[in-house]
Amino acid sequence: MREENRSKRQEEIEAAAYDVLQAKGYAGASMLAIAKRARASNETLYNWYGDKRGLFQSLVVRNAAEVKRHLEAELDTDHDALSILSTLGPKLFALLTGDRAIALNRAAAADSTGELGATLAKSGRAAIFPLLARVMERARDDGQLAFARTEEAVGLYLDLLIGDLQIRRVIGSLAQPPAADGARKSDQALRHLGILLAPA
Amino acid sequence: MREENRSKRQEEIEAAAYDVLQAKGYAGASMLAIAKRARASNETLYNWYGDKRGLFQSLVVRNAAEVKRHLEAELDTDHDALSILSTLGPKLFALLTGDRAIALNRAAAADSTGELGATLAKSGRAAIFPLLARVMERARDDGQLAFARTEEAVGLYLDLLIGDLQIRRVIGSLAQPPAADGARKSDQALRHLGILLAPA
DNA sequence: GTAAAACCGTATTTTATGTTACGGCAACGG
DNA sequence: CCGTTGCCGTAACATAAAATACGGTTTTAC
Repeated sequence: MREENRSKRQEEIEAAAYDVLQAKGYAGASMLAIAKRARASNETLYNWYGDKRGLFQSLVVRNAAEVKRHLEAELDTDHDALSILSTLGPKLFALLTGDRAIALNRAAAADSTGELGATLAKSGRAAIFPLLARVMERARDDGQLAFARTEEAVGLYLDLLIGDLQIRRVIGSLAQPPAADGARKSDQALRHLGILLAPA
Repeated sequence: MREENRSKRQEEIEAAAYDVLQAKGYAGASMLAIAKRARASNETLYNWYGDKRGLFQSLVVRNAAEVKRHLEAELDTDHDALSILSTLGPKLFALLTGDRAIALNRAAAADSTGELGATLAKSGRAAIFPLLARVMERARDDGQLAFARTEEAVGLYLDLLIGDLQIRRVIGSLAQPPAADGARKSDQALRHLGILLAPA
């Protein structure tokens, strides 16, 4: 299969995996069901991904890379830090509470070996943390915010923006929030951050 | 079996269920393994709880009731609202990020039917929300805090106190935080809350 | 004290799925 | 144009666990 076709085929298979995962959960997402939905054979799935966890790890890695790409696009503007945050916030909100991210978190929760969770943490939170750290430090350099430890500032921002939304989504007690919610939460988080980390 | 013995036996069985759940995850927690660990027969498990989900739903409900009981004990003092929060915070932190609560959240995430998650949300968050609402409103009545919508004040407090700790615990990327962390987080949350909701 | 009910321990049935195997078809390279 | 390779679709195998059944024993009720 030519490279472009194969890449396209992988996307279709992984899209099918998301569909089945969201419908049936990790344990209920059988390889056969995924293969049938993608009109692929399970032999192909095993050849390409090794085993079930390999397939979902691939989802995790690819999704994290996409999230990171989205955010980096925002970061490379020369806007001031808080402006960046105001456009970054809603996007981050949507990415972290969206169906795909939640499905992956659910899968990681169900994987008893913890490997999926480790991958998710490493390529997810640990990957976007430095990006946010850069923004925070730029804000400090410009006198927009004041804080001693960058890590705490980033953590505070994430708490204010996302809070417990992910866990509530993961246990299925909350539907995907509309974009308006993300915009509102982002504004509120930014406002609160400005108050709590106000320069002297 | 006499009532007291039966109640004791249920506790033993449910303790065994926690053990196996924490060791093997929801999918890996077989009814037989739980029965053997409790030196019970699976027939008894099925007779008492109906099926696997019933057993874990029982865990959820009982755990939630215990959490609520702990909190209510604090609430019925005549301390001022913020003092209540300062003793309630660390306890709430420990209960929500403790091994048991996390194991239950993990089970709810793995249950594809969503029933466990619904029960967990209903008897968990929805149950403690009104308790916190009472504290918040008392704080407002006493002029310690100022806010328009109680719900938002409670949500803000929970975001500041817990944030994304639960989801990080659920995917296995974080160990149970020590009590000192809870105390620190509680102090910080209270301080931040006081700033953000400062009376005019 | 005894009969019935409840429970234990284990075997069994049933069902589901991860994984492998294979015949047939299409695409690709020379 | 043809052989090889890769993929599809389905079948088959192995395993594991949910749920049921049952003989033997303990507990309960009267």
